[in-house]
Amino acid sequence: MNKIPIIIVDDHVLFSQALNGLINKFKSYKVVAQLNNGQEVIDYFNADKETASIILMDVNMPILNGIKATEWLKENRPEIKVLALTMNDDEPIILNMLRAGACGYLLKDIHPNTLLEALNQIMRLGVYYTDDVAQTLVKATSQKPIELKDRELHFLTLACTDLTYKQIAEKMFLSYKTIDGYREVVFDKFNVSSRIGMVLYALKEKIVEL
Amino acid sequence: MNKIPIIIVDDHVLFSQALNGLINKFKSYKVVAQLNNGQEVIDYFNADKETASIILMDVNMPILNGIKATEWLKENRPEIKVLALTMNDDEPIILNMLRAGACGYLLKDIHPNTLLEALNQIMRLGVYYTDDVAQTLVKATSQKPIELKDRELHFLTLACTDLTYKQIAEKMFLSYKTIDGYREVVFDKFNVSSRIGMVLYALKEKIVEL
DNA sequence: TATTTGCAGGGGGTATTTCCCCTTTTTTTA
DNA sequence: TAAAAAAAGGGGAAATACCCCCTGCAAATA
Repeated sequence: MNKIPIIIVDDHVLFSQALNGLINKFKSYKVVAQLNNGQEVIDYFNADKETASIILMDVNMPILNGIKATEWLKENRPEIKVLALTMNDDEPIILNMLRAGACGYLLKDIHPNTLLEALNQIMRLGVYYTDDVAQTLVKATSQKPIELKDRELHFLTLACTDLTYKQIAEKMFLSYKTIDGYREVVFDKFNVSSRIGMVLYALKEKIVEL
Repeated sequence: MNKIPIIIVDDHVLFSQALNGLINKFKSYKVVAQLNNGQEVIDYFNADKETASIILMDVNMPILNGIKATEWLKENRPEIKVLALTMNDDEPIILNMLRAGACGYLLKDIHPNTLLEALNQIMRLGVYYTDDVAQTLVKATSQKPIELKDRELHFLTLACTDLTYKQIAEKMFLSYKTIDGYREVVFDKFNVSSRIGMVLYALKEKIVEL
């Protein structure tokens, strides 16, 4: 019986090794590679090395994060199932990961048995959702996703700073009035009515990092 | 040769098991208990079970976090060395953990060898500081810690909200002018000159949670 | 080709924030 | 117990933020 190949992508060596040991104890699975960040995933597949059926993907990684790496995989290796693994159960992060193409989402505080279950279910059904994630999905799909244009995002990033709008205008080489326009648009999209509200929303939804 | 006893406190079963396996491979150390949160630490010692020389303590845990558990240990079992373990290298968290009495601070993305080194150094010198942590300490001690009074903290918490100052005044049953006074004081303490700056500072320093 | 859509910018007004100056009362502390 | 500091409140003004309605232009699209 040939084992199902798995790749682990995580920058935490200790955790990564633990996973490795655990999975290799499972009868039907084996780890074929252990990578440290998203960039290594791209390099790995560009070098045409042994592929895998499932990739266990951390979300927070240096150089290239799990979301970008998953997007790349959807483009270039759509047959590979990506199972997201993360410490925090932040709604926006779960959503971003699922939007990027992950077929499931596991918190790192799971029990070993749960991992095996998840792997089996992915091989059987193609997806694995815990109740938590399912709930998040329902909540999120009921409300339309907020899309920001490049300029708006740039403005928002600068607005999450102690610069005044006038100074932001100068930084972006735009008139104050144009910035005022962006402000209005973002206010509308976020459904807020103050700069503080806008900034807090952006931080909560992880649109801008602190 | 009798091995040095270690207790692991972490709510992440997978990680905890990995640590356990790793440490038991070290010649001079053995894991005597594996606990899931701070409350279990207190219960464990209250039940008078086998003690340890070193406790590897996660910071973020449910029920009772690593900071509170470390404070309890300093009070009740001051002879035990606590080595903090965490995912994030947030300065304020490192500081809080060291203030609580941890004798060292390790990021979870360390290499196994680093862990052994840390354990050895703690047994030899009583402390283990990486360069990162040492730098943080220097930075933190060189700048006076910012102390907020109860009312100021309450004001600040409400300021990290889309309420206007006038609405904050109403919520706190104070005049707008009094709030304006708090604003000025907090601005001074944080060395900022706008509400946005104040809020961002409070979030960065984890004075207020998002 | 006519129309919509997106982007940059403007006029003008109100509300809020920021920053000075100040008084009174209570609480701390020397 | 007298002096100092902290807490609460205020006047007034300038800067900034917020809001609505409007123009011109270019690219996309119908």
